[in-house]
Amino acid sequence: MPAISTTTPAAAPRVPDGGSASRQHTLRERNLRLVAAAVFEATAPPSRADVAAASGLTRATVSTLVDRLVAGGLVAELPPVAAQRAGRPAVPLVPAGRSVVGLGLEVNVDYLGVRALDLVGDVVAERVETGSLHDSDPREVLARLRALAAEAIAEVEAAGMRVAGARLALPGLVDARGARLEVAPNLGWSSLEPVPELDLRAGDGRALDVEVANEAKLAALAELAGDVPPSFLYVSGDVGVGAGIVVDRQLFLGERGWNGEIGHVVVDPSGPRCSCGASGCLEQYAGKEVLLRGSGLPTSAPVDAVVDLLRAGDVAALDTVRRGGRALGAALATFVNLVDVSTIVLGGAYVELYGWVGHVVAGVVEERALAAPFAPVDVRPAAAGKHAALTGGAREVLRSVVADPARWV
Amino acid sequence: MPAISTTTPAAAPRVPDGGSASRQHTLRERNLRLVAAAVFEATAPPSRADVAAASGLTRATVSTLVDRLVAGGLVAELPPVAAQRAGRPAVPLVPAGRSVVGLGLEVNVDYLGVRALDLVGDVVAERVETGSLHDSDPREVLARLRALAAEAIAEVEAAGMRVAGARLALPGLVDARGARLEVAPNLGWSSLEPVPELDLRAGDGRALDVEVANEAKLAALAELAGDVPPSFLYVSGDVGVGAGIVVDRQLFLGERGWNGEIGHVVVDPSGPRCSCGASGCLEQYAGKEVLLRGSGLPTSAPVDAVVDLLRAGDVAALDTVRRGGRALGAALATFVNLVDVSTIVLGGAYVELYGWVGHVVAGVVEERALAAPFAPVDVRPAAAGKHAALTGGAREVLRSVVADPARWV
DNA sequence: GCGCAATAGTTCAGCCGTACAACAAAACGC
DNA sequence: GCGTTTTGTTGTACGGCTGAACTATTGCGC
Repeated sequence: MPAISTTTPAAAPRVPDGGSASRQHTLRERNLRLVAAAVFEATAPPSRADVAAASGLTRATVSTLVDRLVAGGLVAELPPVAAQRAGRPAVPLVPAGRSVVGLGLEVNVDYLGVRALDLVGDVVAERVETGSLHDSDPREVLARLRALAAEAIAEVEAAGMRVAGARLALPGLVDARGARLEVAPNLGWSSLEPVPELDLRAGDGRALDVEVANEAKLAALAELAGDVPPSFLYVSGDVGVGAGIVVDRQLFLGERGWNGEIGHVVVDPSGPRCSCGASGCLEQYAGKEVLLRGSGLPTSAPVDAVVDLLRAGDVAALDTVRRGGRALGAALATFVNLVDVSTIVLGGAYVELYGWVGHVVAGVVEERALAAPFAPVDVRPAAAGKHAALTGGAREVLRSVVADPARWV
Repeated sequence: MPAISTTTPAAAPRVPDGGSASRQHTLRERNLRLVAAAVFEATAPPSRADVAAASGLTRATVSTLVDRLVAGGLVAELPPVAAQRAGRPAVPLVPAGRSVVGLGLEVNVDYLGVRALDLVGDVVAERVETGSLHDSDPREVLARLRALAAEAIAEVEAAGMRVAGARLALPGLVDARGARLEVAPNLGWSSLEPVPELDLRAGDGRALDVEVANEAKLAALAELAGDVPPSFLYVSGDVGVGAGIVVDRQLFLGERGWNGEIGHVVVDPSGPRCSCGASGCLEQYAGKEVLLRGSGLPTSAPVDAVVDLLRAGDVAALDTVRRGGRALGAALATFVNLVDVSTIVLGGAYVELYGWVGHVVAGVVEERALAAPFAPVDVRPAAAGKHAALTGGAREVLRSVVADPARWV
């Protein structure tokens, strides 16, 4: 709709979030979304009548919409269960399992992998390869990832499921469109468009919808599967320290998708020099390599090794981790003052170290967060398990399916 | 819609941003918004046909919608101007002036006031009273503000205009609902609900829609009147240092509306003590009182006095301001790394000091912002004039009118 | 000066999706 | 076993958008 007006000089109005023109079928799309959300976010399987009551639509309308979702394989009907009550028994509605799946992909410093989730949240396929990818060749690594993904796709399609799309997690700066990786220092990658390189395809040859995102941000989304408030800050502690900001169950990406770079918050301008050029960056206190080295371990050692030392009461390890915790707390307090969140989820390496850093971080944040007197900040370890970004990526694909069911029915 | 389901244990689905049930009149509302946005955000007055082309609606539909907006006093028709072209001349559509007005209110440390803006952006009424409100009595001050507002309302209603609502700017922590002031240290106010206290009413006695917001955040919105990118960070330098985050022309408030508290970002942990309890907060380097004291002036002096000293080459003033600029740059670099914006607008006292701090801030930010190599950060002075929060508040009211025209036609 | 082409805006039948009300289905309770 | 209750479905009414035909008003060529 270029709207090349020749009458008045230039009349190309920007269309804000209201989106585009609403027609009759827009009603359908919106109400389908509403009904899908009602089924997917309910705490107990609702009936058509429940959905009608909750959404404000009539039972008649809800019925036709639910029928469409059932036909499209997004929603399933459980066998009607007779309630302890007069009246025709209700048909409970639940997300349909083994029908539509989302793919989570990840390339990180020490592994690459694929995970397929269905709408119930079950893992229906998974492939993981470990090994150092430090300073690796993107073409070669993405080819290996494509092979893994193709295996997973073949597996789920053989079982009669449809693949809705994929999200690729990378440890670096990715633009908000999900197309371009600007730089991933720890992989040694830069200026790259991984999507055409991957060229993922379904069994019938059609190109899959693939988007790239930052690893910490997708890992943050994995937390939404558990018992977490709608808004929180997720901090992923690895070689780098990244963060994902979730507001009202949605990622806040900032102008270009580059927010959450907490690793280079300056904790102390007179501190140690950082690879980024500045001094006293958080990464120099709470990055994985610093924690390992400070504990007298090689940087290739696993975090478990630090935990062993901490358990044994090793003074160097205890000092290093405590110092890292204080620095992390200071940086997080700044974060809380600037973006305002009341829950901080510590992920990545910090999960295993939580017993030692948790209270340190919480103490410093409580002390420095301006709003703490009115609303204390909750600091907790991440609940999603290993390779959280795989789960988060797959969930994000499925979220987009539920958010626009009209495209899948 | 409580949805007290008695069938299944609990089925109260959360309804996400999709909102509530969409009916026929929802289409009307959405398309009215679309058409209103097309008229209000066009660079040149569009015709009905232009709006149709830009929105994707048919000319028939646009016609009925525009007629409704004209009848409601939101849009006006200019006399048809014969273009240099065959065909019936178009009727240019413009925002209707002197019809609907928004009210901006503010109570700050050194003044209180009201400003009324119409949809064109013209100031149609204004009342300002200066004087120190440090440690003032909220009841008394709000009563004075109510009197000023009543005068302004009477004035615009006498001229046949309707008041759509008001926004009250306060220098403190305000919740996201816009109801409760948690604390405003420099006023000495705390735990307050100013809206019922103000109890603003239109001439016919109906209660006006009033919301409270942080002063820096409303001032940020005032910038949208000028030539500013859709996403930016606005920093208001006063006694305290606050910020407003604007993403895609909308305020980002954070979980509870308490974000942007940049004044208490720790610039140097070994720096001077701050009233908040921590050490080395930005406010202790770049707050107005510190800049005045550092220049050898009383804290009651105006910022102009510092400018005079700077012009005269006063060494103490130059040092103090330069030090403040460096601290501000460091804090802003952190901000940029955490929330990702590419434009920083310096407002409040920093406008007058811009000639001395601008390049210092820009230099430090450029040096420390992680994304700077890919996309340089633009630092600029605020364009909105004095009492920007008044303009921003009034504009915010009018934005809500244009965003939901169905309520006003 | 007049007819033709071009553009703006309006009118009206048709379609689509929702509401409303009546109805069919399937349980409970006395 | 029959009324009551609740679920889910069927059919009609209504509102809002589309598309095509129509009117209004200009410029241009002859």
